[in-house]
Amino acid sequence: MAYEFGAIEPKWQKRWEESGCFHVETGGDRPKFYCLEMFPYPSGALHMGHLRNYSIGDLTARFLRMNGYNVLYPIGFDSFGMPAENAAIKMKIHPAKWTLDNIDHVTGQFKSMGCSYDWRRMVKTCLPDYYRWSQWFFLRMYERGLAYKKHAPVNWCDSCGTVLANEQVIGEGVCWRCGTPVVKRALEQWFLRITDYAEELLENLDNLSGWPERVLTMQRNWIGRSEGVRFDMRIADTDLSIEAFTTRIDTIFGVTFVALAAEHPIVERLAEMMPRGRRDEVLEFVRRISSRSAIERTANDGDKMGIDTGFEAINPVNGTRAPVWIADYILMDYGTGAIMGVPAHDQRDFDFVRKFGLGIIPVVRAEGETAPNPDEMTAAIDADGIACNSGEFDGLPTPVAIEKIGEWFESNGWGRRETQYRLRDWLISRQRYWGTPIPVVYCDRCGTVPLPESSLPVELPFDARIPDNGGNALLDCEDWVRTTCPRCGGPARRETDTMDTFICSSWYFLRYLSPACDSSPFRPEDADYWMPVDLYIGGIEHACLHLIYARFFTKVVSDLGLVPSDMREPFTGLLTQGMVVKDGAKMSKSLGNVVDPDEIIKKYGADTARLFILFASPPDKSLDWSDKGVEGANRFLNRVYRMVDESASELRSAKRAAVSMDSLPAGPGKDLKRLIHSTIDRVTKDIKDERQFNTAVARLMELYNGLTVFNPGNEIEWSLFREGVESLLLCLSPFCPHICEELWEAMGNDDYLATARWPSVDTEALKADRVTVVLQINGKLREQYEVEPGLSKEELTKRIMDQPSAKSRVGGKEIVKVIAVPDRLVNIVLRG
RNA sequence: GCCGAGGUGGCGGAAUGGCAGACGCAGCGGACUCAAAAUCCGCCGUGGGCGACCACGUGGGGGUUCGAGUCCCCCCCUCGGCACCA
Repeated sequence: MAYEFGAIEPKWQKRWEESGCFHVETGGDRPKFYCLEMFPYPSGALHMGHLRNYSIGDLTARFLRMNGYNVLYPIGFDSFGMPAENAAIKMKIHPAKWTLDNIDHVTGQFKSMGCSYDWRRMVKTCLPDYYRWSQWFFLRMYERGLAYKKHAPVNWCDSCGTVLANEQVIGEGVCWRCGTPVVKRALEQWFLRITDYAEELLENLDNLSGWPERVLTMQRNWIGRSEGVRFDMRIADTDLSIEAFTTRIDTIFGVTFVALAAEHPIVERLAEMMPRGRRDEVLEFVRRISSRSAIERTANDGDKMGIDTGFEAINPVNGTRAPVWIADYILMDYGTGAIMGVPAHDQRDFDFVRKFGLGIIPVVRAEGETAPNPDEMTAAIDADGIACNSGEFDGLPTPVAIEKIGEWFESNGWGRRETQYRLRDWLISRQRYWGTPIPVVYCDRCGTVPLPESSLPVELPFDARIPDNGGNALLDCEDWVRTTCPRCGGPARRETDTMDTFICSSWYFLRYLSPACDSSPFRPEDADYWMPVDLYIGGIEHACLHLIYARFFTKVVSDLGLVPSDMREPFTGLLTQGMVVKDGAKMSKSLGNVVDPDEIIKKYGADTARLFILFASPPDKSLDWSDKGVEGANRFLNRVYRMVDESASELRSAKRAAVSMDSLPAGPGKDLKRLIHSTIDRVTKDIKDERQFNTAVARLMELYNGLTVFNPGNEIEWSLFREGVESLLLCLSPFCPHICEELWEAMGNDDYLATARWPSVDTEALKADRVTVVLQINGKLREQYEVEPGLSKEELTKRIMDQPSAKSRVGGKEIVKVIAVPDRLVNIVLRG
């Protein structure tokens, strides 16, 4: 007989909700814990990845609540974005309706999972009472110069019809949402000055000890700090100069050419001065290079293209002239868009000169060797060495040469040392309707004018019609666009771009703290109490997206004085859950290997689904979906149910007094007592310290196995059995809350397991009264003996050596050495 | 190329330098049943032996150690990130 999860689960979901037992308030005596999950985008229904995310979160929240923490565990919806607009076009339905309907559906799914959220704190980012504060943050940033508009080459996704931030161009240069290759377009767009925080974003990573190493590495890579020298080279016979950046200023004497990015602004100036024929060639080259997408650019890996401009740059250190080329491997958006070419010590430059027949001057030699002969070089030497052909700097080791030549440049006023980052400012404009309006108007007289705080929120016009071609519906909302300038009262037009949805998700965790606050984004006293988030659970895919943006926002919020000045990081603990895979591939519609959470919950119940997900693998590894494994989890719950159900009346009447170890005779009773408490001990450590939920479940299965073979025969044994069953239910309840509540009630308890105290470990019961000690001969396992614990090395050695079986193992051979590890083993090393 | 994670039975996965394979899945055998399902009991790394046992075994090769899945060096493979980043 299978237990009636279909009746049990809704029963407890209803009771929990009605009792408000998961509501939390700021303050109190208990220690606080903020357990946060990456909130979902409501694109229809939850998938298995969500189920995993929220099973882990709910387990954590329930466990800590039972352990005496005041646990903030909220949920909400990241509800602006493209899918709503796509649905609007496809299904002729308003994005708002589509979104809000989905939110209702997904809310029902969360409830059917048994998640212990404080539902009063629900946040929906597409509602004005939320996005009003995103606009408010924008205005604060604008005041501080952190939000600005500039004309720049930006990433454009043709399919989404909008620009994208650098972080949203992924893989081989495709759109993060739709996978379309991204192209560059020169447009005027809004940016947030995240690069102002580059150094701090990088530095603070060292303090995030609760983050997985791989996420830290990914962010370090992404921010990409490098130290070098920025300097100018005059272009001979012109009044122009080229600015270059290098991390290897020690190789300055090895410059044999200079290369510019095709998009470099100086190219046009040079072109104007070129003879007609060359000008046409150069401009044609530039056109060809700059029209390529990232994919095309990386496709011809290695093979470099270039064209000589006919101009020469003058090396500031010795006045030598180097030809100025335009090369396809120079990127406009890194450094200065121009480089000094040192083929002897940079492989890319080396490849370039070999193709175009330019010179090579080695200026670094290996220690103890002479400078290489340029004609015999087959590759650039980029390793550190000793400076040569470098005038007064000859003989200096590379790091010293970098230091000295850097100082020399600064003292001569040729350039300055500086730090470069790969991180770019965050492009936040989106040419989309379904997003937060940017609170700015354009006035003929006053120019760009930020709206006053009192006019917030700038609400999205509801009656917009999404054009079938996927364009921005706001462009057609003439009544909305036309407005008056808050400064001069004259006619003005609203900004029709909306904000990147990653703005919404950059501060939602603060809104949960004070969801109803209407005088500021959140109440500072709530943030003082709850922040930072103690554990944040979500997918690794946000390592260089949301997780960088939210860190940046938090630093800005701190600088604005809304949270204490030392609160610089939002998330102290991070758990990146692994993917859910089936048949060796990530679940996806196109592969047809998707398993619908609703169907699993309907067929086996939420408790089974949660148990399987938490048991099948450690949370940060990928999870192999197995229908058979789900059945196994279900089987286990059925067994637990039967065990309690079959002896419910005896359990109810059993005395609920902890049976002490002393009162039990040696044998099954003591063994069970020990099992109960070692299980509590291990499960607690597995959840709290290791976050190894799979092994915690295994331990609980072992406890169940121990309980089923125990046959209580007297009053004490029934009390012990009750202690065991209750411990099992208490420890299992964060994994499978419904069935545990049901059985808890069946045993005659009238409190909620959800708010019960986690069982404590009887340390007396952990002490073993005998241990298995193994005998090794030359490190190989030979015999096993039962002895009392706590024997000293000497006692143990003597005891084991006296065993007849041990004596015969040794025979007459010479004993070289005996190693004894108390309570574990004796290893006898024999000669020959 | 650089950085990170990983490689353990048929499968998912366990193992503070000390009994490799916990727990589960699958499989095999048995009980119950007219039968099946469900349930319960037993077996379950490979090779050898009737057997108690023996040998081998954690991607490959070396090393440290009384003892290595675990520590060190070299190599191979898988996954993930970054990548003409100057």
